[in-house]
Amino acid sequence: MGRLRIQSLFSQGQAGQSVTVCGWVRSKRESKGIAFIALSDGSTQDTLQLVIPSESSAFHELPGCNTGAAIKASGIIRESPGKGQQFEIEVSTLAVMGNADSEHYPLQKKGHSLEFLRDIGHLRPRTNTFGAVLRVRNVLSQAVHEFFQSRGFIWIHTPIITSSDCEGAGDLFTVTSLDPGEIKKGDRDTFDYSQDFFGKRAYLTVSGQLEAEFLALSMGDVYTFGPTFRAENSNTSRHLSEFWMIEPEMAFADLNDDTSLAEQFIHFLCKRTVESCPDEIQFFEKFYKNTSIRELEALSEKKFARISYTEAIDELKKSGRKFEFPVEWGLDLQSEHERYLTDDVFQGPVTVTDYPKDIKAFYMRLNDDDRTVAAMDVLVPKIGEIIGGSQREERLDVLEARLQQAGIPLESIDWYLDLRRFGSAPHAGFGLGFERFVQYVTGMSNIRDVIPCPRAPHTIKF
RNA sequence: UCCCGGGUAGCUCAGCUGGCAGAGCAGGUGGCUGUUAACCACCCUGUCGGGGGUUCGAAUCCCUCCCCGGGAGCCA
Repeated sequence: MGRLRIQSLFSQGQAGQSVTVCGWVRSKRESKGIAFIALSDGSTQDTLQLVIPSESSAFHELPGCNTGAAIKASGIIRESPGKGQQFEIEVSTLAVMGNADSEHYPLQKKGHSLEFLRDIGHLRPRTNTFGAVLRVRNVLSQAVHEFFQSRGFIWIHTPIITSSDCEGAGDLFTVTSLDPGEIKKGDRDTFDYSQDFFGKRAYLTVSGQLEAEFLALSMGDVYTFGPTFRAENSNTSRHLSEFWMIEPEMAFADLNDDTSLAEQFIHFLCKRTVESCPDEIQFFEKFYKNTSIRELEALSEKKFARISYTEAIDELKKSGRKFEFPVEWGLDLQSEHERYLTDDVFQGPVTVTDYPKDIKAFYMRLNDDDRTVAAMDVLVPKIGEIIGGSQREERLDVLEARLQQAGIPLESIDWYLDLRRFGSAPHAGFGLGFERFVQYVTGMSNIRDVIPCPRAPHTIKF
């Protein structure tokens, strides 16, 4: 159709140039002698102002140009005499491609609540909020690859359907080709899956980590970036049943290397956002006030505070604060504790390391004190845990002992132990919840608003 | 899953201790020569979430179910 994207028009267009643009009407303002249309095509935060003088034949098409209508307009780029935009189009021809009956089109030229927009998931990308979110999401996705590729990491694809259930990362979605009636309710754990498609019980992955480990122990530095599934009945503003996770895994690396990588990674992503999405961030700053360019710029450089779990407990104890949950060495940090550390003590991201072994997964490397493991969580204000990582246990005997303590049969994970039998090496990695990061950068308070089609309990319509 | 708070017009919400269902915005019509979520005037809009109960009478009180939001837990 030879259309020019609005983004290209604003970045490369010149006054006097004759162009054709297509998009969806955001608003229309008419008077007797002149009409204006704010047009959006998803390519940029700004709308394009179409100017239709009454003497133009295009003026007759205006009745069809309601909010939401898809239209095509041709005309000349002009320097705009009005405030609010550099360029506008003086329209000569206008065609309505798809009308949007204004009595029934749900999006109005006024603000809508995010809750309402969640009910019209198929139309909400047409709002400036979701357009901004999706463009930031795109830039961040690309930046993830840029970061790792520029450091020599190899992008690997770990399976979505897996048989490993021993990570203990909560409830899993079972994958089966059997008739639902064949596995009776309550029988799922004892059912004989040998007749099932894979001949074994299969799940949607909760993490690509175990597979990433064997790929790191052959390829060196690797990362995954793919969907992850959790069947937990979590109803919060920061949990999804289907989300995207980034999991780097490095051979010949320790916890220190891991925390440095995590910090550099977040720095890089913040920097890219500021560079590539200034308009979007400004928009969030103005309308939601939970983020700002200045904050992100600071985050792209600022060293993260780093404390051990033991120090964190001390910090919480001496705070004199009344917490709802007890603060005691050996108990996990609760949301309120994490929030105190990020919002009050450090006022920024904090990396907490070396947690008690009993509250962390079996694969985390046991420290010399024999009571903590080489784990690290990156906590950020408002959202909490955004990264969870560790140095992995590379010593066969220690790992076997940990598995036994956790009650995981060794033979169920024999291949994982093989990695410690043959050419074992220190290695470390972490997982970053992509949507949580998009939340963090955009300041969107609900995770369901940073993914086009959120999956959560009872939420799968779109 | 637990604890709170909600569900009233297309949207956001008011409707106090039971007594004729309202406002703003959106939409429609008309007006206006440059507007920026335009402005001005007029007009339209209802299964008060579903079911049951109390009552002469229920949006309002009680029971129950469903859904949504916030917080918590699980985690990324």
